[in-house]
Amino acid sequence: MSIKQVAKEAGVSIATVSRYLNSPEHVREKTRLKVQAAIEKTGFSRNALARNFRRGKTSLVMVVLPEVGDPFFSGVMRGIWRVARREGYSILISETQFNTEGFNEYADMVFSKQADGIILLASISPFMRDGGAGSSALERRPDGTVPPVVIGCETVTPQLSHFPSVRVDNVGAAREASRHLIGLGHRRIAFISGARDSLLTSDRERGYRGAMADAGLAVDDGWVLEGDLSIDGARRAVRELLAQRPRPTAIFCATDEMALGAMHEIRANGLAIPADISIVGFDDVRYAATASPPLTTVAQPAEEIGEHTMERLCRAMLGGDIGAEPEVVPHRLVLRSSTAAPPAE
Amino acid sequence: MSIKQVAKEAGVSIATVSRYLNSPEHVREKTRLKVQAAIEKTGFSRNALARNFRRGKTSLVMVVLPEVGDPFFSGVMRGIWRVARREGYSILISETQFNTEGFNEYADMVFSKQADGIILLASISPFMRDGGAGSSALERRPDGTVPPVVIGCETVTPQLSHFPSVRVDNVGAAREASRHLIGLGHRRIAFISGARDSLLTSDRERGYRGAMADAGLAVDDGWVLEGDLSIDGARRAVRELLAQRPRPTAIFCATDEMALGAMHEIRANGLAIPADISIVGFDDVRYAATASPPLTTVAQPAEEIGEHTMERLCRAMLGGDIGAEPEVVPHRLVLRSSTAAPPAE
DNA sequence: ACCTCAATTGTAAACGTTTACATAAAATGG
DNA sequence: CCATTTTATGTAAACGTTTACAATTGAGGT
Repeated sequence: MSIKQVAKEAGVSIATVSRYLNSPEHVREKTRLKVQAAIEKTGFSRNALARNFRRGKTSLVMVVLPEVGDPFFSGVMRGIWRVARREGYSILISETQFNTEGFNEYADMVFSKQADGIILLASISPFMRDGGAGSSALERRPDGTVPPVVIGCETVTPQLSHFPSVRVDNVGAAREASRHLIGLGHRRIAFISGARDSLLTSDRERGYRGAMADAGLAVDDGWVLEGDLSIDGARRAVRELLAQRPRPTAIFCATDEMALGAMHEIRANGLAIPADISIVGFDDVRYAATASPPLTTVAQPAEEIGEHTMERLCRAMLGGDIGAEPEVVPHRLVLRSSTAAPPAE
Repeated sequence: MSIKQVAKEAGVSIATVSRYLNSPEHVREKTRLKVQAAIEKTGFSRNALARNFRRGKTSLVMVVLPEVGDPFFSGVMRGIWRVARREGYSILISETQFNTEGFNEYADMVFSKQADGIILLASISPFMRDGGAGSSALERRPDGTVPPVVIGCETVTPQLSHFPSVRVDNVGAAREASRHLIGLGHRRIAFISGARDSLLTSDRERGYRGAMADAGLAVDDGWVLEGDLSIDGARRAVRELLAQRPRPTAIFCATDEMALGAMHEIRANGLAIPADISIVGFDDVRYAATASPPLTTVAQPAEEIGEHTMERLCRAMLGGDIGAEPEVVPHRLVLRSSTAAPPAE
């Protein structure tokens, strides 16, 4: 079962077996065959636990995401995945279930060698429930080391800005999407954001507000609602919006997930999309195209984001300095049929 | 950084520090405080690599699923997750991307101690690309041991029937769904299955054929198509179905994902659901309810499946014999508005 | 045949824990 | 206060690798 038995079986030393496994070119043809035979005979498989222990690496990367089922993150995962495979890493995942606390818990995973690096796809606060400011794992380390962490497609909270990120220009994209609605003639445009502390959507909200300001349109207090990043949250928000008089003629949702929920609620109230209300989403998940009507949204290159994030993390794990600048990847406004001119008043 | 330094700092032996970490109740209050102080002073965090190595466990469970973004599996994952957390396991995930080969690769992960156990949520063949029959990891082990594996919500291929599973009664549920359509008056009912070798959908196809036979209805060869488990696959299948004369009046899709694709394609061809064609799905993913019209489907208790699967795996990893019987959990036919009587001829 | 140098193999230490066993200290009972 | 039991701590081995270094072997040149 162990290298030792293989060595005995093959009549060589354990070092030779180890070399056979790690650098076969350094062992003579004849010995190689002996070892190979011994391995097959004993049914040996190299104990990864011992190996990783000895080498001091786990070959594991932790990916923290809000929810496994999210179709957008699924694309990002695929990108991460591809690079991880190529570079010999396996993926550990952790769902936050939209709980934003716990960065330290994750940082500790690399200090305690449960993972070599971390990719944060979720909003995570650097402070733990119990600890106050200053208890961040970043500052707590006596040696001042920082774990290899890359933040994918997520706005960076100030305390986490030591870390690099890979994302689209959320502000610009949201501004563009909002401008599209304004260009169609909408004046009363609502915005459904994520949870109160979701960093992801705050930039998008900024873009929305920017576009409104640019067009000289005031944003009514009741137009910006929290949708909780969920279908149900969006439906609740829409119910509030529909009760308003005059009612908004368009809704910009910070994620497609919420846009899908919003569309459902609007239909449930007997209104038509886009005749009565226009909807714009963000992410271009695969269900956006099959929705009825197909959803106008901002496409993010999910797989590319994943790939770049993982590539950057790999460099960090190798010990290289990868800086802390965000890498901005291109977005694209995808016009479909959920948007049209507002109804005549 | 290591237990050794903590021991020195605290003026105790390394064994005491270890005991402090693993069974604090076995160290005296006074020493406990000393050790605690030393740990805080040195910023020690226990090296999981060494720990796991010594204990011979990884505390990792590999979950193999076709695709991370699938909303149904996401529910299952949540259940797995919950139990894993409670039992102290982390989750490694592996996407098969619908590649059904490679069971051995996964089985090897537990033999090589990269994971303590495996949950298969995807169709996986026990034979590798290169090896022929008999090269299965199950038979290759000289000691005849079998890795702890549980198959969640997946029909078992004969070679994998050594392993337990947790799932709904796919045959019965599909039969019920088909009967619902027949009861509405449909006679020409098509079925969109998964990939050719997808075990997941073959039981559902069996149920569909059973219901048709029960009702004395013949199944036309052209009515059973492969949908590839994807939106696009389903759309292709629907295109074929719509070209038929007479055209089927109802389509039973083996998964909601495909049902969503089917609905989109039907609408794209100017037909109405359910007025022209009724649709039934399977899984009750969260997008089924928000679809337009809301989708009639078979609900599976996804989280429960995940929980039971993980619980069973835990027992297996503890060395207990958990048998190989499938555990059947209840399903529920959810009637929504994508089904109605067929159009008058 | 001898020397040199390179290629190959062996020896043994190390990685950071856990844990059986031995020892020391405290608690208990008379 | 001693004998005995219980509890707490220390010592050292072990887990299965990798790897620096030493030792051996083989080849090539003279």
